[in-house]
Amino acid sequence: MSFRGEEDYIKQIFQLQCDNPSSAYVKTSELIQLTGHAAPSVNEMIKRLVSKGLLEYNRYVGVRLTSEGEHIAANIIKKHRLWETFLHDYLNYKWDEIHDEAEALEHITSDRLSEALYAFMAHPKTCPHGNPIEVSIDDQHDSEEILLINASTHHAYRIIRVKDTPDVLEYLDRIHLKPGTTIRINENDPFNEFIEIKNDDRTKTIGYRLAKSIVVKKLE
Amino acid sequence: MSFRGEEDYIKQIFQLQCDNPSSAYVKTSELIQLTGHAAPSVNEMIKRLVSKGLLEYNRYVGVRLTSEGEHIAANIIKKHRLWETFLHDYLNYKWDEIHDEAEALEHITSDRLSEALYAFMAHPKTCPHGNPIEVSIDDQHDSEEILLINASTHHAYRIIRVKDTPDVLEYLDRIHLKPGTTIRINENDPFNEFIEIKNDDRTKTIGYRLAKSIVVKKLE
DNA sequence: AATTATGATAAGGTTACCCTAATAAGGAGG
DNA sequence: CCTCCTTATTAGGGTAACCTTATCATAATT
Ligand SMILES: [Mn+2]
Ligand SMILES: [Mn+2]
Ligand SMILES: [Mn+2]
Ligand SMILES: [Mn+2]
Repeated sequence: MSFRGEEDYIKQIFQLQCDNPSSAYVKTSELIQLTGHAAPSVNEMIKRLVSKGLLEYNRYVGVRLTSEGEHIAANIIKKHRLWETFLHDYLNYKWDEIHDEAEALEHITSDRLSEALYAFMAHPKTCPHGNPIEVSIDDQHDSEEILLINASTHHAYRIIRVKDTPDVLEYLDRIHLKPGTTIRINENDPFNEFIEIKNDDRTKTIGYRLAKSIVVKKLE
Repeated sequence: MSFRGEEDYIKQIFQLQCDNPSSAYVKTSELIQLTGHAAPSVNEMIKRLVSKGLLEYNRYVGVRLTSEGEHIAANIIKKHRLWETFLHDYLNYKWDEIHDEAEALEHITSDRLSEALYAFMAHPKTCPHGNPIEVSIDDQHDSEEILLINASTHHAYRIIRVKDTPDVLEYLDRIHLKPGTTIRINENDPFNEFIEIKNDDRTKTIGYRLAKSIVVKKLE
């Protein structure tokens, strides 16, 4: 049986592995940071997951999901994003209000329910934040997709997905940027750490902190 | 904060109070029976709920919900039945498959989500088993509604609701009886403990065990 | 090589639920 | 009043997750 706590750890590890596919290992400190739990709690959980065969662990190096762990992670993430989509598209939730509900629903969703929801919504491709419903650790990196922070001046891009933290989402909502939106880079100023973009004939300035939360893809 | 275990106990106590409005108190033994937990577990939970002000307890007499306890119970039951309705009406679950999923979903459903679901389904009156979505301990007893076991020969009745245990539901499904169905009593034989009914021009025999799980209301 | 920073773990505590086995309290009948 | 049975409760234990505090082990810096 999988418990809520376990599943959240597995999910976080998966996300960290995806974010940084170069280094195969996720460091304990990253997990402490991301989960907000104390070091001994994280350590204890790592041992639990190792003993269940969901995790490999080398001390002072880090952890990595086993293929079973990966499978569980992808399954939960799918459930998470299905609920986000349902709440947003059918129950009129705003896109910054869906993550927390999904965070709880994902754990008590049977595979049966997951499939039924998926079919009910006619197999959506992505959640409202632009993240794919069906995930796999391998086919993660479409090399065309880059962080907005790395976009080049005078080129056009489409927003693919955005980081799903409430502050980011609320702000993006206010300035009318979302997955699918087309933008043009007027200027990328690494020294002053901002990017000036144009969309809807309006010019907007995006700081680097926010620009790291937006994934875009060059057009044509 | 309310936890899953607590909420299930509160709900069960509420149901027992409704089933038997004459005696105001629910005995510990009834709870042991219904929950399937060991006596000390039930005893411990009773004390927890008392200390939270959700329950009154007189030893060797039984327990009774406080008004706050009743309120919580009604709220969870509403969520339970909303999910049952959603699973049945929108996700094509059969009516004997919805209870267990709802049993888990009810606990992680915020009031916000509950209201959104309720509105999405256009404020249904009852769950697929015929139980009201909006519950209150007082307005429970429509005196016109009786158990099928007490129905009189040669009269017509409408099925109002049925007990939501999988075996009962599966059987009723096979013989095409559900809330809303109109039946006529050909014979009620207390000695042999069966009732012969007619619906859809077909005659069916219902044993008293099953007849206790069906609530009906006399027509005109 | 010595110091400092970081990372890992041990020890002990908490809360929500669950359990078994043993004991105590009430009520009915002799 | 005492015995028997039902019912209630105590005592003691377990697991999943969390915590704090203190003490290791290793890596990095000086
Ligand atoms: Mn999310
Ligand atoms: Mn979660
Ligand atoms: Mn039910
Ligand atoms: Mn439940």
